[in-house]
Amino acid sequence: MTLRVHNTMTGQMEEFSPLEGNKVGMYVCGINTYDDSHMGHAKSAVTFDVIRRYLVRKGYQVTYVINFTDIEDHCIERTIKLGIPLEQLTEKYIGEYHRDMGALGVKRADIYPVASHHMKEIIQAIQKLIDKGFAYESGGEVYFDVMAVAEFGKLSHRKRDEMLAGARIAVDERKRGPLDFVLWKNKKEGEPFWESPWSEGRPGWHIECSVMSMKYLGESFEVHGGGTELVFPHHENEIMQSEALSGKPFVKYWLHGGLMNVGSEKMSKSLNNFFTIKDVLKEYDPLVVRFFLLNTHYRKPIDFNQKALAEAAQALGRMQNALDSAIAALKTAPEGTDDFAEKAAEAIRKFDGAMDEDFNTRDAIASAFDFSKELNKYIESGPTRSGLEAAMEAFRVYDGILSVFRLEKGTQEHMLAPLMDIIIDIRQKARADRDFRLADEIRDKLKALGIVLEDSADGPRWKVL
RNA sequence: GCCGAGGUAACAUAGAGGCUAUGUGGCGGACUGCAGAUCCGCAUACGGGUGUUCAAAUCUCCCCCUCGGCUCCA
Repeated sequence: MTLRVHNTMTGQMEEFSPLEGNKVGMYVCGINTYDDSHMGHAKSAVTFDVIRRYLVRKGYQVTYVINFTDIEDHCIERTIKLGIPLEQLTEKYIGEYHRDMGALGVKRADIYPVASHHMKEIIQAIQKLIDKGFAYESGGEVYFDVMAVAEFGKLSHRKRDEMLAGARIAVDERKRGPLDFVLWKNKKEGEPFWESPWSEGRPGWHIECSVMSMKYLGESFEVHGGGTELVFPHHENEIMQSEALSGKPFVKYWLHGGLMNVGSEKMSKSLNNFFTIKDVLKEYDPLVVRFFLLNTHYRKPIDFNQKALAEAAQALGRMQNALDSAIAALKTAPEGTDDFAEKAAEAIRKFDGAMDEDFNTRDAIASAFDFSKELNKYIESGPTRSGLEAAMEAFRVYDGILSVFRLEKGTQEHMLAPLMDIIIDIRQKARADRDFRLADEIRDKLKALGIVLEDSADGPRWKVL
């Protein structure tokens, strides 16, 4: 099966193939390091985590880079306000980012470049743009000359003329044209700054991504991702700068994720309607949060609300139950063969088939639900060890991408097991004596401890919540 | 104004020219001492109007509505 991805550049689904061999360079815009990450950042991180995992599953050798930008306005504002060095602010929020995303099961990228650590390269790149005639200095600042490039707006599908006509931005008199954007800014009083040939100052917003992505992935690479709000101007400008620098096509596939909404508005810092990852994780299991994020195709927006999270918890629990039943049944299942292994293999094919269509996790999850139902029926019909092992393999495949299941009982449960055997034994005796008052009391008290006891046809089952 | 994404049953999401979806919730069964879990069944769909077709949620054309971006933003 071949993977197809939706490329923002062409607006179409395209067959995925690396520029050469099976190596894939993947760059995703991370965060600005001045505050805790919110659910919108989580959506992005989880989305591209899954994409990265699936590319690896498809056999590609992926180099994954996520950047931290720590030299934009918000960071500078914050460092001044808190009266701490920029470096300290940067480190703090990089740490928080890793904690939050780690909790959500996001695998570490290979490289996390930080903008302020690449000042030398950034300044060199700006100088090179000036030398090549793509940028100009004006009053200690440097601007990118949008009229100097042949292609404009190819990612966001805009025409330069129309943009010029409808320019909303007040024209800065230092700029030659309204669409020109800043590569190097003068410092303001009290701001952190770096020495440059033009002034004491700092880079503009877009240049760091061009510099860092090309440094670690080469002048041309396969995948660049981010949220849709970055298409214009951020990614558009990145393309112009990068291609002006290298003279080569910058990125082959542009992948953009839909935004996280609250009500009908997008979740963002500036609208102050955000929920931080930390706050959400106080109330919800990280696996549930991750499942919630993956239950909608990545390119679509997701509305953040309590009801949706509660539904996600319920739905994920359904699959986890099937998995738990399989784990339990495995302990007593006899050897033997049946055709269930074939069903499990078919389920994996369906899952991959869904993922092959632009990482359609929603459809992939639907196939996992179908399989869970089959598995439940199978378990009640007298399963064999090999059939159950095949089912476990399917769940391992699911989890390798989605990472929302508990594939093994926790150590806690192992320790409790002998104790639970005793308690269950006593309760079974009470039930045999039709002393349901005592049986219920035992069950209720266990529940108060977070241990759920369920009577099934094969005898009682229990698990720790 | 320009660019883009959408409108699918009660709700949330997939899909996509014939094979009628997935989850949550609802109703009715099975299994249970009860509870839970699980299984079986039922109901409620493709914004509106045109056309193409043997056949249209899916393709044409037109219209209506929602949302996002165009300014910092994953």
